[in-house]
Amino acid sequence: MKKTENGRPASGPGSDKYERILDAAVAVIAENGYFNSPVSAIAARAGVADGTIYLYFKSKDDVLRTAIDTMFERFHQQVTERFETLTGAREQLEYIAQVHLESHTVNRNLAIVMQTEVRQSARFISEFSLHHLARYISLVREIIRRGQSEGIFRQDVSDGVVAHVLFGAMDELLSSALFTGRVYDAKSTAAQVVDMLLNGITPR
Amino acid sequence: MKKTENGRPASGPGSDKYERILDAAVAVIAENGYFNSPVSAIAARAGVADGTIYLYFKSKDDVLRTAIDTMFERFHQQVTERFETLTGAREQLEYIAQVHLESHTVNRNLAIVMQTEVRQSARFISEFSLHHLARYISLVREIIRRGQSEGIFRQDVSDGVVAHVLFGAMDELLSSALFTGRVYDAKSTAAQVVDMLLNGITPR
Amino acid sequence: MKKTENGRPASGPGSDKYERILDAAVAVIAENGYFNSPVSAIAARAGVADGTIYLYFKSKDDVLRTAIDTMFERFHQQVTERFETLTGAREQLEYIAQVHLESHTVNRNLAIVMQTEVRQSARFISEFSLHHLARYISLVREIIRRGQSEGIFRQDVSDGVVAHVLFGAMDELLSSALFTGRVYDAKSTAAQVVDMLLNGITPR
Amino acid sequence: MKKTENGRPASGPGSDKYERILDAAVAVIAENGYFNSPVSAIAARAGVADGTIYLYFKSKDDVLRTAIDTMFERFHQQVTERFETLTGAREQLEYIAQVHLESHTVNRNLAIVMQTEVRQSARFISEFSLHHLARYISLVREIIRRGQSEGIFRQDVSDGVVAHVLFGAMDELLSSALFTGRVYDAKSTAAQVVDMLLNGITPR
DNA sequence: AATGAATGAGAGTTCATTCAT
DNA sequence: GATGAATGAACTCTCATTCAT
Repeated sequence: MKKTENGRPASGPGSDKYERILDAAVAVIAENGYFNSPVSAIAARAGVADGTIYLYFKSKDDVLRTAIDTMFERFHQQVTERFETLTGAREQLEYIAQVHLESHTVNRNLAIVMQTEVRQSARFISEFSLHHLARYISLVREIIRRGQSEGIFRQDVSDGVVAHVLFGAMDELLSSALFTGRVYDAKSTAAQVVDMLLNGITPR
Repeated sequence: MKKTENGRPASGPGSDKYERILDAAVAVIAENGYFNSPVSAIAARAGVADGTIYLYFKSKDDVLRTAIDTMFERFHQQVTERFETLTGAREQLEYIAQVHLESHTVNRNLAIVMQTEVRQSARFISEFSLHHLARYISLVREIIRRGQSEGIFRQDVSDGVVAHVLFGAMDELLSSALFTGRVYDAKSTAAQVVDMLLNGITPR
Repeated sequence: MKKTENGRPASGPGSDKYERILDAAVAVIAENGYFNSPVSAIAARAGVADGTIYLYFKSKDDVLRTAIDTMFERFHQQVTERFETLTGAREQLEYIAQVHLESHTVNRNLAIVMQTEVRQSARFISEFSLHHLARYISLVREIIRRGQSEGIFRQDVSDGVVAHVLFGAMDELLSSALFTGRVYDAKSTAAQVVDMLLNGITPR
Repeated sequence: MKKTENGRPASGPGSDKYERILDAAVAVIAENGYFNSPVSAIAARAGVADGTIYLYFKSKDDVLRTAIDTMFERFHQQVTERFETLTGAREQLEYIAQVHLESHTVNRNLAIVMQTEVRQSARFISEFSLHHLARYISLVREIIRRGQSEGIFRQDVSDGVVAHVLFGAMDELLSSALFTGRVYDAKSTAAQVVDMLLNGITPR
């Protein structure tokens, strides 16, 4: 394979145009939706010719799939890395929630695309995103089970239900922020929700 | 104007073809997604000619919009009717959660369409679904605020956050059931989640 | 054939609906053009059902053809009747010109339809209008030839050219009045143009 | 941007396909009329794919509009250029009339399209052709007024009426030639009509 | 590697006409 | 005679993808 001076492949991940196409696709799709985003619009935003897209990606689908894949991969990597030093169950839940909410700020366009296209993608582009969601859910379930075995969480709740509740709650908060323009502080909101989950909203 | 036996006009809501088209659209879109569902496929499934769709609906968009509108309308009506006799805050939350989860069983195709198309719709077809979501959230917020003023809920949590957490949690549980085939008992799962929300998962 | 009380056929020329459909067609086509005028729009304007049109006419084309035919027929009849008592060549030319210009006022919609659809019709609906135009031209040519044999018109001009010149001139004046809103007095303008044709615009 | 040998851009006016599409459109529309000429028929005649039309023109309308615009533009340019050296009022009128009649020979299909579609276009596609007609009329009116001020034309005739009479006469002669197959010599017919207009058909 | 002109299948929608009532 | 719901062929236009340059 041909290499550039810095040793990276000229046309694989990490090349200039590859990244520009991904960014352009995310931006255009965030604005107009996948099916209202012609390849030509993505190419124009990336500053390349239409045909060039097909040197870097197999198809239009492939561009979107790659963008979403990358996002999930980064999320998972960021979280597992942090977990090497952050080991408390409550702290881990808070951290996951916080990173989830922060995607709003980190890359707003990508966050929008995740909200609007992932479930579609899950069913029509491929089932790849179910896999990613499953991994997120697994992560949380493990924490819950660990907490239960350590006696800091109730034994009579389903780890699966708790995991879905946490994911669903965070995703809806994110979604509502993206679409209504409401802003929040990711860290404190994450803490607030985790507290709710752990302690309930009934006064003691 | 021609009337059917029950006195309703032959076209328009309630007519045979009108309902068949709506059902066909929901089924086809649930299977393939809105943008991968040609009008011709919907017509074929409904057993009518392509052009007939346009006697009952203004456009392809209009078919989907009507289906979703109707679903939300029924949800809201069912809940508010029940609230006339079911007045406890906890019981109301449980009822909303239960109805939400039951949509799985009531009309599975429509539930799938809601999961896959509503957020898309919210942004690209119109803003009508944001309106519907907002009404759901409002309903829950009012219950929370009432509970707070009655002293049965903590004062230090945001009613908005609680409402989004409940909605997100239920929607994610529904979604996961629809896409992974997991089954649950709507009533007991609803109770379990509401209990979690009210009492937390930390042992006392 | 079924007859109405006054002895006219219920659905032939002269029946109420027959006339209403013709009028409606002319009005709608004047407004939107033949190809932008659905049969349903004509039916609505006439206050009948779409299908009813086909009880009175063979096709959409047939409606327009009939309207135009009738107009030409009336023109020809009006002119030939008047010629029984109006016999001078100059006077006859003035009369033809005047009637031509007056169509603006008599039935403005029909005049518009003649201007916009007749040449189209001539080629695409049928060649019937060429026939009508030919009859108009013949009428004028005969007058010219008579004038020439009587020695009141120059012998060295082609009767055909004169006839087309007169028709073209009147039709363009009519057209310009219809489309730009310019108004004129039909009688005096007709006289002015015929004078120009007979005496030229060069001072003596 | 890619350039052809003559330095013009590959697409846009002057490119091979652009001209072929225009010619094909004019030919097909001359034969069948605008509304009976599917884009696919134009594409087939031009030897390109249907979609290719839309690389060169915004819409089907745009193709026709461009063809007509170009024709009018050429007419106007040809006439005004010649007027730099041809200054007599009678000679100018004769020249205009001659060029008008010659369109028959120069591009018969385009002449047919002008006859059949321009008035339609004037009302339904846009008002652009009224503008072109107005320019023609203006040109003639100026000549007439100049002739009047020079004393070679009568003062008591309306320059507007004369202009419309000349235009209408020429257009009708052209039209009749196109649709009946009659042939004439453009130059001598033009001279004959202008003579008629200037001197009348009454013997002195 | 990069281009962008060209393709053509397929989309949503309209509407002249028919026919059961 | 009158209706108008239903049909389905035909329309204009879009766009993912290819390939000669």
